[in-house]
Amino acid sequence: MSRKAGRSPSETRRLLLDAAGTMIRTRGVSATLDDIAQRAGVSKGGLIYHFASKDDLIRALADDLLQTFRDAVEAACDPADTAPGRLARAYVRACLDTGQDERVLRESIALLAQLITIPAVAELARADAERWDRELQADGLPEDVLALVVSAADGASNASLWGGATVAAKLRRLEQQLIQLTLDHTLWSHLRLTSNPDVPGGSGGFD
Amino acid sequence: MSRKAGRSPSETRRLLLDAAGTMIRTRGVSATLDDIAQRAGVSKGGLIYHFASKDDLIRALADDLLQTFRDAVEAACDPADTAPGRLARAYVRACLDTGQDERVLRESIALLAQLITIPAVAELARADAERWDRELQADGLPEDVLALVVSAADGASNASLWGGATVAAKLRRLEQQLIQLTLDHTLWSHLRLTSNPDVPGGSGGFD
DNA sequence: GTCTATACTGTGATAGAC
DNA sequence: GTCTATCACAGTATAGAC
Repeated sequence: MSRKAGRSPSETRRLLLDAAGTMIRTRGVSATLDDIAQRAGVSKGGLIYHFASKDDLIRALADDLLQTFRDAVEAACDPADTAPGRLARAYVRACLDTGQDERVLRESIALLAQLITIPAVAELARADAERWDRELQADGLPEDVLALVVSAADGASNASLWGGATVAAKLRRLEQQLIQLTLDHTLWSHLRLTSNPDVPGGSGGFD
Repeated sequence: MSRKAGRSPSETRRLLLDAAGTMIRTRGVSATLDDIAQRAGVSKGGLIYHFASKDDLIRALADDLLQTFRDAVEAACDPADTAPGRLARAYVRACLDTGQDERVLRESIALLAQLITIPAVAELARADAERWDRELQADGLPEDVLALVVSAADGASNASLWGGATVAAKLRRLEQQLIQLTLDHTLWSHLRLTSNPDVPGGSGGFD
């Protein structure tokens, strides 16, 4: 028999994950298990029952965040858009959009960066990055355009990490430019033609 | 009189900072003061003498890393380059160059990301980011080009954080492209002309 | 002034009560 | 299945050797 259960185990798990996110966001990874458990309305022992250790809790939280980002990119996919670079454009939108949810999402980057302390999380992030790399490369975009656009999207979303003032108008503007870059390849080939001839790998790479 | 000094205080400080960097890189912020002190060849108390607390040590380490990056950008400045975007190009080189020192530099990003847990470090990073923003905006580059180039450089250097496989050849290629973008504005204005008309702030901003 | 030795406080983890 | 009691250990503070 349960000692006392006003909620289901899965509900408790979710409460604990949310509480962990909030506490670590504000107090850093040094946030206490006591704090997290209390905020979720359970005891420290109760927390440890659901997550074997603090590392395990953090790993689960990181997993949750990465999945949330994937969902956001999927939601940003335009069903009417079937041109090459479809996924890249959704990726850019998810990284740069300034809506209510997207703001929370982009701020999660700072949270995830803190979690990466734990080796298991680092491995999780590595695998996730590799998967994005694979999926984006299958998106049909010229290699150079893809590298530029994705780097810029990453850089802009990572800016919150370093405390850079993120002006919504600037982000929307960059977003439009990046999306335009994925659509207007002629422009890009012009850049390549005029570029420094001693660039390594200067030929090939275009589809 | 010093109880025992096979080295000067400033040497001890440097040893401690380097030890802290190494240990935190490998074991995360949870690296013990004992570990760090031992690696530097002093006792835990000795560490606490030089740095009042672990937070203080970490703040000093972050300060050191930010300064090292500034030095790297300065070193990447081409004296012969006097065209607008001079600083942006040096910034790109420092972020993307794949030499011996630069590699260490780019890996320091992951370290700094871990330190940002401490509020004092977050504030330090915020101020530093703001300063870069100011200096780069005074660099004479069109606003749009600057935003794109800097975002991309940031994104590429932050990739190591997320475990993305950083291929040297790809980085050098992106570097050349970004530098080319800062030099070839005509190309960019073409992109702006063809871009979506509903982009906010679509007029003005060019110098 | 610089450091070592050591004692104190609070956190993460465990065993076992209910 | 949930929580209490307890332990081991990390960060901090202090006394004192040199």
